[in-house]
Amino acid sequence: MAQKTDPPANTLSEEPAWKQRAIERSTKAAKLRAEQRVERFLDAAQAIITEKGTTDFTVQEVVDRSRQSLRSFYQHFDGKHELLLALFEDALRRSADQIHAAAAGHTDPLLRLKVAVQLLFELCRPDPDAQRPLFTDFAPQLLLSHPTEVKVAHSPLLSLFTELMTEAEAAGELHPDAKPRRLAALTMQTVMFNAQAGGGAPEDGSDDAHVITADEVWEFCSQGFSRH
Amino acid sequence: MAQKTDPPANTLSEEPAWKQRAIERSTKAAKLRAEQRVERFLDAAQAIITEKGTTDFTVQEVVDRSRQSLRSFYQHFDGKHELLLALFEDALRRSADQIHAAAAGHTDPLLRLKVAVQLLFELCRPDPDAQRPLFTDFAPQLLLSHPTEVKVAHSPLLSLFTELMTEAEAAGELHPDAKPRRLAALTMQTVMFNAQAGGGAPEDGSDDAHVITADEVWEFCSQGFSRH
DNA sequence: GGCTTTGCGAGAATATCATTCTCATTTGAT
DNA sequence: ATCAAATGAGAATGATATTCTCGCAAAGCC
Repeated sequence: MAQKTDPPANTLSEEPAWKQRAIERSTKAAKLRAEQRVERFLDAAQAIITEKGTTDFTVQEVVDRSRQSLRSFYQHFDGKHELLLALFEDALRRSADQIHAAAAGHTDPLLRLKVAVQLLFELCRPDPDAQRPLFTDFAPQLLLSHPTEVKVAHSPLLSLFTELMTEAEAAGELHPDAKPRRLAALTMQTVMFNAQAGGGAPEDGSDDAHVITADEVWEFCSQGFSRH
Repeated sequence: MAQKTDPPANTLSEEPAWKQRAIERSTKAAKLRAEQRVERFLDAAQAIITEKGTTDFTVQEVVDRSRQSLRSFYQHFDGKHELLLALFEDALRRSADQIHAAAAGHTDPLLRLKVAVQLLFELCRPDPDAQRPLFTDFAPQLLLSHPTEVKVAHSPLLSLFTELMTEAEAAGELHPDAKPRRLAALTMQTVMFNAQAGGGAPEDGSDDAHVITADEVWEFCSQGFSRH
């Protein structure tokens, strides 16, 4: 899409600056409108999700809800997956902020990490009351279809955890040969997936009480299972 | 499925035994046939999967490949998800056996665990060469639509790891207050999901070399990240 | 052996979605 | 005012899963 009939780059200096500015001004409004429309789609989708507590929505639903048209939707998104990705990224970014804020309330590196881990766990757990981002719901789908983009979406959280982990390392709280970034990645994945997996309805199998808690996950990530 | 028009349990004793036997005999053949058909479906699906290296197959494909009919398919399966579930369970069961066998080659409890973890990791990693069960491919989908069944499918592996973990505990290799079953669950999830997440194409982002290795996962699960 | 019930193959019919396309209208820029 | 791009409405397409209808053919029964 969109390779306009702009002159090649070498003519940039030939074009009078006023023209470029004019074009830009003219473009800005259009971009703004586009952003608003995108925003409406995103809001509608988010509303539907939190409303029916699932990520199984239809593009049509989003379109109806946002009072726009299919035409418009596909003009702004490459497909449903881009909408999902956008929501996903947003949710992760917001979560990262939230966790960052929570960790800011403490100074001890390990405690900051603990707070972060436990909050992340709560945020990732499928909430029966459906007020949570629910972002772990579509993560799996996207992980299959667009793994690269998912990794990108994870990056705010990864950065945050890497930072926390690095602090901990600086404070000498980690193994001597610890690689903060890798430990951050491992910890994140562990927390997120275990939260998601454990959260469901309590099984009625012979042995119950499986529901992993945030504390257990923290214990596990920080201590492992070995006695040392 | 299948609550036949059998009389309720309290009439069991009223029915003459010969009649039950007759019915059973008559039923047995049918059941056998059904099993063979189911098997053909499963084999066909498995063949397609390993052939095209993906789990994105069509019910029609399976039907064609198995030289049966859609009618038959839906007579034996409640839907595609049941087929997936069946394959999934099978793969997990086989993997559990394989891991069990591998662990049997050692006597030291921690070493047994290590071998198990590392083999599980390899089995769960998306293999470019597509000879692996690939069971981690449809796990995410099923986890969304049928979480309970997925948990059931996990049980062979969970049992195995619980056993290994219990041995380790008995040998005093775990924390004093360790809960083997929970540690087993945590470890399993951690290994499986991290294997799956790390496996994709190496990102080209600024910082690379992210690909988590089996050793790292083992280190993480057994030692955690804290210095203690 | 005929007769009947049941299972099954072939494939048409439905249903659900995502995605695309057409046409007329609206909106924004000049 | 005028022209081009954006939109809305909704039909058309395409891919799949799932169901249904029609007969045939094997399995069990007399």
